[in-house]
Amino acid sequence: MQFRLLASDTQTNARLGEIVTDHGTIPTPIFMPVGTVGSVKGVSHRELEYDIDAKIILGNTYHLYLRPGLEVIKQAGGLHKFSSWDRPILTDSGGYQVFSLAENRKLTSEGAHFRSHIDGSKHFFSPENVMDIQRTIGADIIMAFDECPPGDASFEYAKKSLDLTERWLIRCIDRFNSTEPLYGHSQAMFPIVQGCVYPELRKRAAETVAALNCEGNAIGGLSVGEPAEVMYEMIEVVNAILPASKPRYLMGVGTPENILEAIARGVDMFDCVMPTRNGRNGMLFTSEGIINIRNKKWENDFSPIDPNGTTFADRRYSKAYLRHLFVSSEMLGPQLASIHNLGFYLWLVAEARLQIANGTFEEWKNKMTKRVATRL
RNA sequence: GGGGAGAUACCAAAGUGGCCAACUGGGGCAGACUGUAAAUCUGCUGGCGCACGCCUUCGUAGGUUCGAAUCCUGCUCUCCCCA
Repeated sequence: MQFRLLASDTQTNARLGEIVTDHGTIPTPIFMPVGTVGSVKGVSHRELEYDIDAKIILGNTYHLYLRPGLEVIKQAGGLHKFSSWDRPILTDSGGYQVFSLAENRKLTSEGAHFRSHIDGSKHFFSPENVMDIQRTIGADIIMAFDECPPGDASFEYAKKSLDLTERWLIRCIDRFNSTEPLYGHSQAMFPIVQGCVYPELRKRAAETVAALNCEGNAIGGLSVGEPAEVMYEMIEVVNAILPASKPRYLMGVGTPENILEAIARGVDMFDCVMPTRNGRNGMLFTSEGIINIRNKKWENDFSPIDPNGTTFADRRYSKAYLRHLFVSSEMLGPQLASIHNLGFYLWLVAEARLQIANGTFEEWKNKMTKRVATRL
């Protein structure tokens, strides 16, 4: 993997770049649709490629390890072949599941003991086997195994958690460096900066990560309950330390507004379940604002879902029709909403790139952050 | 013509003297969702104030009772069975 920094905004810390992988080049800033189990829920690969033009998608180590399991993925020749996706893939390490499945796991310095959410069976994740699993899945970019503490964690807990994450990180790197990719394409491993909402911890974590000189770096443990302003402050603290020559990935973020604010602070990569999950639940993100398509006000609105939208769904179908699909519990509704939202997110970052290249990013961003957060 | 059953809020359907402004489901209306245990979850759904409360509801008109959706009488309507 290679990162090229093509331009830096003069008024903000926004950057324009590209990540070159063996499965293709990813322009940055970029949004990466989440396909946890090897599927972006409700959206076909054809739509991801031709309508949404996703440059890279995510998979999840924890979910794929449990099902279909490593044997099937290995036999298939890796996740790219198994899922018939020839563009880049990034896998999350399962660190987030340490957080979101907290009732079903026990942490030790060795790793995390889990119970499967599927059948209750017992499993163990360590920094080493998570690296091995991600070798087997075969994503272009893989993530270090970390602990993601909740947004309201105390300083004591946050510090202890960061200690653990940093010890795990060293082991991740050792294992990653002593193993080889399995399918003939190269893999990069990104470490993750933790530290909750405590600037001194974030600073220390960023310094640790920066010194490791990995191919890219991630910021985790944000948008887990803390106010957005605090998140922005943490991004500033961390990005002042992370090397400018490496891509910066803000994990799990976020709303269109969050993404624009983070781009302005020097973040290059994003992923979030919002466009798909909220889309399935009837929430549309558009360049004019946020729509709850189930609301009665759209009942007779026969205008396109999003006249400025980039996908076939946006101009072909009306709001009234999409509302009807949701109200009728037709599966096409959540599918179209997901396609629209992902199309919008990809449009948003593409437009941000354009504005950075034109030197007009800040003005555009200030206008857009207000608009995209408006409730229509 | 004879016999039987029933009328409860938008719909369906509980409730058969006080714990009933009325279970529950549907429908409707709104909200939540940020490295996906989510095509999921939550709230509201007689009126007014919208906390406490007050007012008007259980086909309809009367009656019994301290008190009625619940008991009695008349009326209206609906459904089922037999001719």
